[in-house]
Amino acid sequence: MPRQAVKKKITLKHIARELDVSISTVSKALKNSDEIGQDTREKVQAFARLCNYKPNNIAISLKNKRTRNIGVIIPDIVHHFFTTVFRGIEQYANEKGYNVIVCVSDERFDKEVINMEMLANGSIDGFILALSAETQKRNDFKHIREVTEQGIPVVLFDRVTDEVDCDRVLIDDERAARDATERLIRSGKRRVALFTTESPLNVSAKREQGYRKALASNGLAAAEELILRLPHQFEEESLSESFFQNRSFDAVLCVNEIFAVRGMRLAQRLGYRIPDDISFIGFTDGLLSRYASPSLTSVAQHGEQMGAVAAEMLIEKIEKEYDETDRRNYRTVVIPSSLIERESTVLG
Amino acid sequence: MPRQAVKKKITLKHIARELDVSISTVSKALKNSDEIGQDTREKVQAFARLCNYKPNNIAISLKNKRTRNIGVIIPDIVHHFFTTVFRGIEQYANEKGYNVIVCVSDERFDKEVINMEMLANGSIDGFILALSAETQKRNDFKHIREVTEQGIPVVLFDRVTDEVDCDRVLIDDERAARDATERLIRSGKRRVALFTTESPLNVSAKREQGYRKALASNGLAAAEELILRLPHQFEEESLSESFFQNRSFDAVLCVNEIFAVRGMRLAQRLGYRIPDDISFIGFTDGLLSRYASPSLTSVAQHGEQMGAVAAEMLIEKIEKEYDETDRRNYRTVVIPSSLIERESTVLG
DNA sequence: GGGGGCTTCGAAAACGGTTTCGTGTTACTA
DNA sequence: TAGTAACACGAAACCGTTTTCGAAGCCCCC
Repeated sequence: MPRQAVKKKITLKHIARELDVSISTVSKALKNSDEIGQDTREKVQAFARLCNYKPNNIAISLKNKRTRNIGVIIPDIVHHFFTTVFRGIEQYANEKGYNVIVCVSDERFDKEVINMEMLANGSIDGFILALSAETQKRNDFKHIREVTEQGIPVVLFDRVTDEVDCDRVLIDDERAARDATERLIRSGKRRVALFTTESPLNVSAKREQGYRKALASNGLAAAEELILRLPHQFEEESLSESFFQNRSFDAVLCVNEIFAVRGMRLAQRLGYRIPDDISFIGFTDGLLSRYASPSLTSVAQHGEQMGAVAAEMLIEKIEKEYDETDRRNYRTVVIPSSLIERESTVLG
Repeated sequence: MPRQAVKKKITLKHIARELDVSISTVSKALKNSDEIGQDTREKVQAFARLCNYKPNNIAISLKNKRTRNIGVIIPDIVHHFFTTVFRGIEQYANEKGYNVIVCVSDERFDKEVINMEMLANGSIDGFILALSAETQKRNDFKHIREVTEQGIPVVLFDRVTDEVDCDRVLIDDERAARDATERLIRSGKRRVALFTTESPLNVSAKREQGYRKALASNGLAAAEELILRLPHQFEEESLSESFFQNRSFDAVLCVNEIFAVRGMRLAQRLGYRIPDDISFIGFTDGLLSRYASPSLTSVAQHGEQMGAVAAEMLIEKIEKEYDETDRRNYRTVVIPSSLIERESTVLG
């Protein structure tokens, strides 16, 4: 049985041999260099088109020391916000002719380090990353510094640190939380609870601060018993009925939409009316916020825009390769967040 | 101001020059080749470790004609099922020392083609992809054939075609829909509606078939007016109250969880009790299914497993590079789906 | 002392491009 | 007629590896 042979990729060498010219001539002809005669140029280009020649990316990368690849490292991929950011990155990068290599750190320090080391050895021109939870806890960023010291530009987003020389793009979590809390207060709520994460990521900590400031600046005392710290994948019991029954509160700010939706479910089961008895506001304006019942008022983090901005900053740095001083001019961009008002809050 | 110079990446050449040996000696010493004397080996290795030498991936790729990169092309990244599959791919690939390059086709044929062409020119060793909606509509797969004919292995998942020589991994959508429908019927429902997509993807079509077969084999006639075809991002009006009020049905099978959750919201608003008056079953067991109220009985597609299997099949093909006959032995793996029973259905 | 074998290393080609520089040919000019 | 400039092209270096093959040096043995 005559197996169909694989069409091997054709190279400059093949074309050169076939047309009886040198490799350099082919290369230049394909770039329309005026070093090459008009007729030769046309002959080469025609033949190249005929056999569908495409230059080998790897060879070009090796020669140019540029891959046109961007490395993206995120803590989790099954996660609405991160995928949204990723979409923004991917779209902008694609427009500019870059591909995106993604690695998932799984919230682990070692995976973050390994992935960065792998990619840093020539595979990418720059990094966009959100720190893993473990990295934030350890406060250890030497793997990132190692990369920047090699001259590889880095953009941090959302989960950032300022202990590294790089660009940053994030939302003002404290302010977003403050605004959301004040929104609740303005609508007449007086006892606002907070559902936050057990292990304090930077992000949650800032949201808590914003929450506290809003209370303070409205003359309300922050009641510690109204702050509930939940594990990431909590059992139904963690958020127990007793929390609702032993405390009185009329609104809840949640640091993510899952906490909010689960809170609303339980509240409704216990007979509370939303938003009249208890209002809810969450962070991360994802599918859950949109389709929960009642739908959830939520802080939109505009991940797509964030990703696009991150990609833009990174690519600018990459392409400013030779302007050392410009390359060291680091910026921090704050993406304005906005509150998407839905059914889980009463009109202010 | 003395700017800190970038530490340039060191290469074999640097080490060779520094230690006054040849490049080949360094290369071999680092691989512990017994061609090199014990003392030289140790000297080289020590020095390499000292200056933290890491080989350049690009150069190795060029030499070996293997990148250890896998190209993944999916229609959308902000999508629970696809990210789940992606996680499976990424985990397995990482274990095997591969990186993953993702491109998003955005459900468009041209982006799918462009992305594949870009990556096929040396950037990757193989593809894993789910066809874009447009590609499925056009039934045009020459871009994929072109790739396979070059000897680049391809694994199709979920949105597949059998017009291309490649491996496939998918769930039995027809059977899953049939089982789900029968589950509704066994629980006493007699008039089962179907919420499906307007533009019939392969996947939706198969689910519809399964739905029809279940009805038929239970002696129930499929009522065309109980099949509602919705646009992807439909307005609230498309799924109008009139659909509920002008037809009588006691259960709904939905081809995705969004349709299901939105259906449930409307039904509840109209005073129907779920699951007693109307039961719901959806596809894609994501966050919405878990956290909707009532929570949604849903067909789990086990995306992570699907991704892992796809990656396994692909990497096997990649690494069987020289066994031509084995490489052409294409398989189709069906991942069993399962029904996750929750509150939106009554016990059978 | 010459042949054979082993150890240890280096030169060079190769991967597939880009780019610098040199060279041969032609034609124009003084 | 000789000098020179423009034109068209090729040789070769280079990017950073791997790998083949040859060679030098040494020891041993007959």
